[in-house]
Amino acid sequence: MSEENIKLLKKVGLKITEPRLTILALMQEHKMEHFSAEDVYKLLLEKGEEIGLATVYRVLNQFHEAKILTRHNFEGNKSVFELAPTVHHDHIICVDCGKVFEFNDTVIEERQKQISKEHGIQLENHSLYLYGKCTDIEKCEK
Amino acid sequence: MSEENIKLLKKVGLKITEPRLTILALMQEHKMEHFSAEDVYKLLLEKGEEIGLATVYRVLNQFHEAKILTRHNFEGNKSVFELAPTVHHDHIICVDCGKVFEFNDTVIEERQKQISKEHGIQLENHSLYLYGKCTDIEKCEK
DNA sequence: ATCAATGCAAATCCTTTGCAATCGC
DNA sequence: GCGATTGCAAAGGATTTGCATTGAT
Repeated sequence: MSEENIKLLKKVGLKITEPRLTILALMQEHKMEHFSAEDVYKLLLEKGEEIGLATVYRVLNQFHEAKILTRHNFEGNKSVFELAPTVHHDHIICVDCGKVFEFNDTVIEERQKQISKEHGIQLENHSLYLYGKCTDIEKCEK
Repeated sequence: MSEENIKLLKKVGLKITEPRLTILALMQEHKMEHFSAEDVYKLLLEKGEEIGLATVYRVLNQFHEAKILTRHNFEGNKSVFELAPTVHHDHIICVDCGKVFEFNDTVIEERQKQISKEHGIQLENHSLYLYGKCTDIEKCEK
């Protein structure tokens, strides 16, 4: 696994360093979860890893450039990252507690293609975010 | 027109003040354009208006709360605002020529509500952008 | 008169950068 | 060894907030 990651880093032209391997592994352990730079930094601290916050920012940006990670700008003013999904999905975000759900709806995907076609556009890509509030207030801590 | 805006502010429960009226008028003059707080501040300065940047931020947030304005969080670290469209629409953008089409699809809108519900979220808002390329290359100037 | 709104500066939050020390190749 | 990477602290940009002043009703 670490071998795989070393290959991956080489492939995208980044040197093999301990911070990069550690952060990459962390993101892989938490596939489908979304972390801010601060989140990653704290998780590393908890694990006893000594990696500076500035380095976390630098590595996340490099991984994003290399398309290893996807960057999202949800409502609010900070970026969150997730391991680039192999299968496409969209997001639902609670604007109160920040919880994120993922979904993939074939009906919507199909309509998007259809609508694009009607407007003379060959659809290549899209971004869809649904924002709302948890209906179960118990489970929604601000 | 100013009469209209006074009514509008009253309706949403905001007191009639000169900064609010000025900013509201500014946004109306530039329907369909999006401005950051800084943009608005500078435009006001150019017009010789004496409104503090902090007030611009406060007013934009209040207008957003009141749904007079729509807030977008594009890539980058700042919010931009535009006069809330009277009729909701989403966007299709040609990544080559930058052309923008608007559409509103009830099938997609319905599915969004449904999907949110299934995840325990009361949908309040969404952002949907379709990116592609003009199929008619003639009409697509880079 | 009263309570909200404003302006300014200071504070905060998120992120980037300068620079010397350290590490990978 | 040399250039890239890191850590730390300082700088930066966007946005918010505290507080005294001004303004709206």
